[in-house]
Parts: sequence; structure tokens; C-alpha cells
Amino acid sequence: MEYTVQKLSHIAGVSTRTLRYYDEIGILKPARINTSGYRLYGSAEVDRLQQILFYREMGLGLENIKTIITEPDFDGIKALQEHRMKLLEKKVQLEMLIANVEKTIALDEGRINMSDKEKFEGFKQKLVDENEAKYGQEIREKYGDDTVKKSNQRFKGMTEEQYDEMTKLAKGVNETLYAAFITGDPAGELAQMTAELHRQWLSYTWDSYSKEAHAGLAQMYVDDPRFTAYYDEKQPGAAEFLRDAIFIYTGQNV
Amino acid sequence: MEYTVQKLSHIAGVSTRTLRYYDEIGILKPARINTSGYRLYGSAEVDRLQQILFYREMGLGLENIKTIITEPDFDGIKALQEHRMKLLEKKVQLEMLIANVEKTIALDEGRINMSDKEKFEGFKQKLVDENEAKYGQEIREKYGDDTVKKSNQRFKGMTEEQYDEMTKLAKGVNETLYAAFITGDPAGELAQMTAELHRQWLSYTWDSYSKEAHAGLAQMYVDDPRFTAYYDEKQPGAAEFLRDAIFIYTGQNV
DNA sequence: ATTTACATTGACGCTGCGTAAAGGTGTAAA
DNA sequence: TTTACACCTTTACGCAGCGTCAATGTAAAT
Repeated sequence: MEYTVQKLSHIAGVSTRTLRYYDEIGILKPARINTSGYRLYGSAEVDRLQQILFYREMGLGLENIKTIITEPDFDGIKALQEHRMKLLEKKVQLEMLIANVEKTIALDEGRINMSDKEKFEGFKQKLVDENEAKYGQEIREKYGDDTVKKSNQRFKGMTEEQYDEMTKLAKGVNETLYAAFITGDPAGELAQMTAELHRQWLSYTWDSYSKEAHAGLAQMYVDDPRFTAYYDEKQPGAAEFLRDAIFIYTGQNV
Repeated sequence: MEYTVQKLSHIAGVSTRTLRYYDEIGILKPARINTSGYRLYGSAEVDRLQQILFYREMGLGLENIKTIITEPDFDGIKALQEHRMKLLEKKVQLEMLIANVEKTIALDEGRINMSDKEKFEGFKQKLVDENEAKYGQEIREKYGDDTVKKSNQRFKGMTEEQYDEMTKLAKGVNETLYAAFITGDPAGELAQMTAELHRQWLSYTWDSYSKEAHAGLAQMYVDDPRFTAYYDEKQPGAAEFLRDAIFIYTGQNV
């Protein structure tokens, strides 16, 4: 009995394209080809296809399958055992991924604004990583290696409640900042409230508070374009305005 | 501060190719391009890249990420929740796959011959699925809807021991069949033993045995090319020989 | 003789880049 | 100033496993 591509595809439940592809990659060649170029398969090919599909079901790649079924004394079970290990690794990966996604979703319960939270999240990341990478040295020189280390550690070791609190404070800083900016007066009530919130926010990561350090950070907001961009995104000039407000709050000379 | 591709790639820990690709698909365009055609990124782009990498870590596709970060009021959490569902589905699939692979490996303990077992596995599949698809109707007409249903159910509901037993019987049928075929005598002792083993094998799936049905099936082995192919693979003419033996065994007129 | 069903060989598309290849720039050392 | 060398650019194939046209030839049924 001979089968054309379509007949075999019906028997095996695969597409004709698949059969042609299997021919192309040499994993299943037809028994013969007739004068019109038609592929004709015999029962041996049906069996072989069934083996291929069996291993395919197991998730093995076609190259692997080719090796298994072409080399007569190849240990199929051993291949499956190796394959199993790969699958188990994949499963671990997937589970970690799912855990991460779920953690991210759960973290959102605090419900700031997604984009705000993200920005803050990114901001936090930047504070720790980039600040460390690029400004680490000068900050260490200014405030001491120990202070910086403690700050970073505290940042990473925060509980979720603390993180939430800090996030809320950050949100408060943002909101009052933009409200204060509209008043145009960095010495005004709103602007000073912003500076106060900002101080509270800082206290979450700073070991000890000093007006000088606070003012220094405010100046950095203006000097470092990455910080400037963060505050200026919604409102150009906001970084500078915040610095002025903090300078007044800390009694720094402008 | 402006970053070239390489600088940005260092900051973000991605390849320059990735940055160019992100430019190409429009997910992250540089702030500006200088006279020499160099890509220059600003801090806004650093932020955007960080968002992109965040979602990428979550396993989202770039097209999805593009939507999330390009459309300002798109709900990122919702996207993550949908994504989570997909990941969970993937996990279920993967677990099923692993279970299958492990079952296959375990089944090999019985140590038939791998290829024989596979063929039988495929044969079982064909019996249930294809038989149902192509000959279901005529068999139902012949033996009744109920009989067929019960047979299929029993086939699928078999325990592993039963399956093993059945597998051994199938192997016995094959071996004695080819031995008997050499004798050339379908009425001989070996051939009749084959028929007997075949009856026992049938009993695993048949609700009740009848000589007529047995003979009917034997005829089908010859009529249906797929069955013929199975028995004839090792020995052309074996299917016909088996039918003759069974006809004699059941006292059917040839 | 015509329609219909089925066959063939290309060849592009999908995902997210890795990896050359071939050639212009920027900067520092000789 | 030349030379070297690091860094930039665009173009394009490769991967895994087919799905999906497109253009065209053949077998079988009406």
C-alpha cells in the first residue's frame, strides 16, 4: 500500500507541509517518487513517522529525533532522560518567572499610579545602581564610605510596609511639588511642605539627617541630568524649584 | 548627559545590537542622531529602556511592551495579569509533558523492545482514534454503539499493569505470528497459538468475545491497509496469514 | 473536455536578537 | 601627519518548525 502526502497526513494527523518539511530536512523521506514527482510513502514510512511524532509529543527537537531514529542502536530512553532534565529546568525557570510576575502584581495593591510607581521603582534602581556606579566615589568622599553603604543596605533591606510608606511619601513629594510650582513661590507654605515631605522621605534611607546633606542632595537634583529629568518630566523647572525650596527649608544660602 | 549605544548598553546591560533592534522596531528611539549618524540617547531614553527591560524580565513580548509604554494610560498591571494566565497555562502544559516523558521512561522498565513498544503504542493510538474516525460508523452498525463505546473506554481506562499485560500479549502475538508464518501452515500449532493469544489480547478491550467478531476483525486486518501495514511490515503476507489462522481458530469458513 | 482535487517547488513570515561583513569616525600615540 | 585602534553605521543571514500564499503541473471525476 502506498500513500500520497495527503493520505499520510490524514493517517498521522499532520499537515502536508510538515511531511514535505520532514523530507527536506531528511528526517522522513518517501519510499519512492513517481514520474510526476509525487512523494509516495510505504508502511515503513508510516511507522517511522509514528516514531517521529511520538518523540515530538515528548517535546524533543527534530534534530534529536533524527539522531534517535536514524542511528539504529541509539538509546532513546537515555535521550528522553536528558530531555527530562531540560524540561525540569525549564519548569523551575517558569515558576520563578510566574513568582516574579505575581509579586509585581501584588506590589501594585498599594495602588499609586502604575506609571508613577514604575518611575519610582526605576528611580530607586537608578539611585542605588547608577548613583553607585557613577557618583559613588564622590559621594563617598563627601559623606564617608560607611554612610553610603548603610544607605544602600537599608534601601535594599526595606520591608514591604516601609516601602509602601516611602512610596506614599514620594507620591506626596511629587504632588505637593507640582502644586507648589504653580504658586511659583519656593518659600511658600506648599513648597515648604514639599521640602518637609522630602525630608521624611529621605529619612527612610539616611542614617542621620543633616541640613547640609539635604541641601547638597537638592543641588544634585539640578546638577545631575538624570535626577533633573525625573522631576522635570512633568514640569520643566521643577527640579530647580525643589532645590530652591529645600535651600530655604534648610536655611542654606542660595 | 548623552549616551552612545555602547555606553547605554553598558549601563543597561544589554547588547548594542539590542539597542539598534529596539530602534528598528520603534520601541526605543534615540533622542537624536548626530551628523555622523551616531545614535545618542538622553536620560529619558534611559528611563524608557529601564521600563522595557522590566517588562522583558517578566517575559512579555516586545510588541506588548511597546503598547504598554507607548500608550500613556494603558494598564500595565492588567497586561501582566493576562500574561500571568498565559504563563500558568504554559506551566500546566509543561507539567503534562514532563509527566508523559516520565511515564514513558518508567514504562520502559518492563523492557520490551523500545521500537516494539512504540509501535504498539502507535497501534493503540491508531486503534482508538483512527478506527473511531474512519471505521467508527461501520463498526457501530455492526456491533452496536454501546459495545464500541465500552471498548474505547476500557482501552483508555486501563491500569498500567493491564497495559503491560496487554503489551506482553501483543508481543506474543507478533512473535508467534512470524514464527508460524515461516511454517506456512495457518492450521498448525504455532498459528493456532497465535490466534489464541490474539483472542486473549482482544479480551482486554472487548466487552464480550464472539467468534464472529473475532473473525470479522481478522478480515479487517486484511481489508484495512493501515492494519495490514502493521502486520505486514516485518513479513509481507503476515496479515493475510493471521486472518487465515483466526478463521480456522474460530471455525469460520474461508 | 472541463472541472475539481491534489501534487510540486519556491519563498516569505514569525521572535529576538547573535554574528559576521564591509565600510565610515573619533581620538590618541608615533 | 600618518597610523592605529576603538567605536560607529547599515545590510543581511541564521535559528525552529512549520503556516501560508503563489504559480503551475497532474489525476480523477463529471
